[in-house]
Amino acid sequence: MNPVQFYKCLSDETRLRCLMLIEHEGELCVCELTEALDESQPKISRHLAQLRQCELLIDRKQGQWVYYQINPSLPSWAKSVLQQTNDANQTFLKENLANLSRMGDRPNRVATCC
Amino acid sequence: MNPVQFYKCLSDETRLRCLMLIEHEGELCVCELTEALDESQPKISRHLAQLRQCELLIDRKQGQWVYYQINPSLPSWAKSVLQQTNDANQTFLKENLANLSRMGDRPNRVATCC
DNA sequence: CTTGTATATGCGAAAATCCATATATATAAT
DNA sequence: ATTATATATATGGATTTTCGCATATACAAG
Repeated sequence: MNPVQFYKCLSDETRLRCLMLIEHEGELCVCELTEALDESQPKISRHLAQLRQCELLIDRKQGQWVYYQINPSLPSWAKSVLQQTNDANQTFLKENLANLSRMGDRPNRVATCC
Repeated sequence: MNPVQFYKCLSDETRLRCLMLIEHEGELCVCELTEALDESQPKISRHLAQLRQCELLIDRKQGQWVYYQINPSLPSWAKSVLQQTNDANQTFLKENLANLSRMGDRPNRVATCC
């Protein structure tokens, strides 16, 4: 993982909020992020695609939803950076988390295995 | 320290290398960074100015030289991110450190106090 | 098969970023 | 004072990034 490329991914507000929310929640789908950030679906989708292409995120499809999570095989320094950023900046996410919890009809997750 | 602004600072190769070299060496002046990165003086100077304006770096003037160091009053999560990035990516700096040590006539530092 | 929901992508415009070059300022040395 | 070195900044242009909008794809439900 090239550190420049890594930080380019974190340098856009939409992408950083998505990453932090996913870090916080473990897993989120596009429509949940769209609601949490109050941004257009194509905008969110495009940024997620970029994060996936750079291998910061992985996705899994479940029915009509696509869930994104932090790539577990990220180098540990990168995982640690994401964690610390998240831990120390909860107020940054305040409104996004409120939007998320206020969201009705969140998709029901099915256990990944078994 | 807004995390987006912080990561914007790290998202440019020249700026990231400067930050990491300064983190590694404790303090460096513009001409040392120019040599280490093998880039033009105005280019280095401008990026340093940006890092100073965002308060990631502080500078001190000593004679004709201007020395830059990591701002000690950065929030601890930000300091920690810089440290970890540096610790885990030494090969990224290999050539820059070689250029630096190969540099003849590096300015003599005078102790900041006493 | 048709409709509705979720997600992805193509494309041109707008905005932001980055750079090379020239030049200004400040200090040091002679 | 003149010259040399170190650093900063102004300017215009090139490149990159981001976005809005339209549209395509995929799946689910009826």
